[in-house]
Amino acid sequence: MSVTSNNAASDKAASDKAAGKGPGRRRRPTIHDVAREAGVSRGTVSRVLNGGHYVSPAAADAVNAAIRKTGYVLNRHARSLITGRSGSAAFLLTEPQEKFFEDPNFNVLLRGCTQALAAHDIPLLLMIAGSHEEQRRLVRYVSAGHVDGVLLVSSHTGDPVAERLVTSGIPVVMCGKPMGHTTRLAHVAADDRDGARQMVRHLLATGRRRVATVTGPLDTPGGVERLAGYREVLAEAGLPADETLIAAGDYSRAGGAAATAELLAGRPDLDALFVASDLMAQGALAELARSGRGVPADVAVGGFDDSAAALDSRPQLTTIRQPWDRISAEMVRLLLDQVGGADTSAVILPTDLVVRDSA
Amino acid sequence: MSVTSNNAASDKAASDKAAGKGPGRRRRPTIHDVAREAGVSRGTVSRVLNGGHYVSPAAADAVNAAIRKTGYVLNRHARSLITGRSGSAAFLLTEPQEKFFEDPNFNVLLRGCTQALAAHDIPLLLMIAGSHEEQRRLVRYVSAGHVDGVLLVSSHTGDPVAERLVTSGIPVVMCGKPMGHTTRLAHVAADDRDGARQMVRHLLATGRRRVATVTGPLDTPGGVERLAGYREVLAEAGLPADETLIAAGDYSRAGGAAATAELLAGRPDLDALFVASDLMAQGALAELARSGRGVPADVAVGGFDDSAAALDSRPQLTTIRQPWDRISAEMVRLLLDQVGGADTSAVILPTDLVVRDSA
DNA sequence: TTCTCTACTGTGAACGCTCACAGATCCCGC
DNA sequence: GCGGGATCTGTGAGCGTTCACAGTAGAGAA
Repeated sequence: MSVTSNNAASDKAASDKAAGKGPGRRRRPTIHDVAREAGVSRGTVSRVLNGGHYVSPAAADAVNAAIRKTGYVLNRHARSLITGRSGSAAFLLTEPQEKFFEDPNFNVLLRGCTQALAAHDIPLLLMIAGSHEEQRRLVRYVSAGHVDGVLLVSSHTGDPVAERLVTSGIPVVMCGKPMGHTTRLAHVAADDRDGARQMVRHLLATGRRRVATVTGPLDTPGGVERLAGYREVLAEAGLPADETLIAAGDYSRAGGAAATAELLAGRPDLDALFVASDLMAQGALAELARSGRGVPADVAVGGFDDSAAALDSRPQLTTIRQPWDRISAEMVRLLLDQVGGADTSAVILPTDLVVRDSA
Repeated sequence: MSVTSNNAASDKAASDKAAGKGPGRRRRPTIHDVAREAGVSRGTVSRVLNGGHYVSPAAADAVNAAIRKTGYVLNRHARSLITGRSGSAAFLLTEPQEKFFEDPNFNVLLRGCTQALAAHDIPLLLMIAGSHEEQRRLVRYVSAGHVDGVLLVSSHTGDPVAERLVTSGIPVVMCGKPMGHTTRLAHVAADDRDGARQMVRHLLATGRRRVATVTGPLDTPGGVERLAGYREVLAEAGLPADETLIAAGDYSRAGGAAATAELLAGRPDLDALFVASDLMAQGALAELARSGRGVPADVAVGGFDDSAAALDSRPQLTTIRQPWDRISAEMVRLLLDQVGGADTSAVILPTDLVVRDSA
């Protein structure tokens, strides 16, 4: 860059550099400069920088004053070199499909994690590894200790990246319940199954009896769990879990519409529809309108997520709120715990029914 | 870890602090281990790692073989400590409002930048600084050299962060044309004005004469430029630029609907509507439908962005495509150029008219 | 007094890499 | 034969921090 050769000056100028600043930019102050300014040793400055234990109040004050005066900023590379910790975390997306990136839930999660980590002064590296080649490079990068931990977002089953990261010994926290994993994997998930139960109970409580469902992809935990909750409630109500009442979606609006069309074709008599995501529910609403059915008059519709889509829909969607802010906060907490040496653990957070106009 | 038995450790470790290695985790191989394995010096390994200039083919082969054998991975902290470069870049969002994060364009941009940088093996740090406090901390962090450059996304005028970063000497590339900045600022933008011109010309070409517009926020370059393009074309067509044909939106669906309602109230005779974003255009379509007007029969509607919303709408939106993939690629290119010592520069990329059903 | 314990401070030695420099070797033209 | 450039290689000397350790001083106990 511009001024790479300024170390020539630091040689002698270091001793009396008070006056010696020429035209160029000054060398960044180091812990040494702070120590000299404060009249203490490097060690003491370092101790202040790392929590201030075993430092006298007078020394700490002098160091802090010197830091302000010199404009000192810690060099994280030097620290990382010796501690072996990077002071950063990765947000890892192992999705071949781009669609996931456009999922509004993903945004909220990413934002939440970024800010939760920022509160600890830990920057978040965003990494996307769709292809196998990218995944290999990434596992290598992460295993090399360039980040202290990984927040993993991967909806599909048996993600090999998760396994490889865990066995390489790096702290990992996954979003959503892991499927088909042998190793123990820390994770944070919303209680999908209970959310589904709440919604289907609500639909039954409004007097509906032919409740259909549009599921999420059945290779994702959300898809499986929400369907399971649906089945449980039908069973406990003594209603038949008829396969003609179940159609698979893909979390997209178009997929929701298609699945709804399929359901209506097979079961024109259905009077309620539990759709496993708000976006799909939007598609369902469009399809129901096309078929001339009123919502909620003819068919009650329940969504899932409580995303922006729920409020944008007409009628506004009755849905299940996922506590994304708490999910991201818990993911970060679990990750930092793990970095600090704690054992892996899991957190399941409750979901809430939000009643609006569609059911 | 892998089962590479780097027994070579006995070599040196025997002399200094050998005894301590029980069954615990093995020390990561360093450049030193590679050098020993390859039968060359550290310097030669380092040269191979950094492009391989002034290295004999035989030595290079030996080094590469040794790297594979030992499973060596470069320690970036050690490199950064001496080079003063971090090998990472930041994606910086200085938005107080969360809405921006839900903008589909943002997703595409973030994704594109992440991948363009990944091709150079440069991880992207995501940083969000809404509050002043966060911005201060962030400028400090970045100025301390923890990242080599910043991709700045900030739609509003006179962002103080941009100024401070530029004056601190760190490479910055902004997305969108900077407004109200005194310092020169590298940036990449779509040709908003020309996009607006194309759309309005298209609307006129279909015979419309009372063309209204819903603008973006007028403290954003997109808002200003698209309105300017609209005005230019009306002027060149000899049509009056009536203020009753102009209403301000906020890039949200609801805002688009509200602005459209306002326009319809003042100018019930309008026969075309240029809406400065697809999301707002969706709101406009809803409002037009509510007022009983057919699209495009009664009112032709043109959007902007060519986002997923354009295809989801009914009728599908005629819109202006922003080349987001090229924008992110150019932002990364400009940033790396600047890191490499090039002067700041700007790139304006062309936009394309995409004709669908709404106009 | 003397000994020990605690609170605090300073000092070398790393951490793993790059960089400048000094040698070494080869090839070319004279 | 020689000088001189290009190519290749090895060797200290750091980069800025933390860590282990040695040391000092003061308080309390013996």
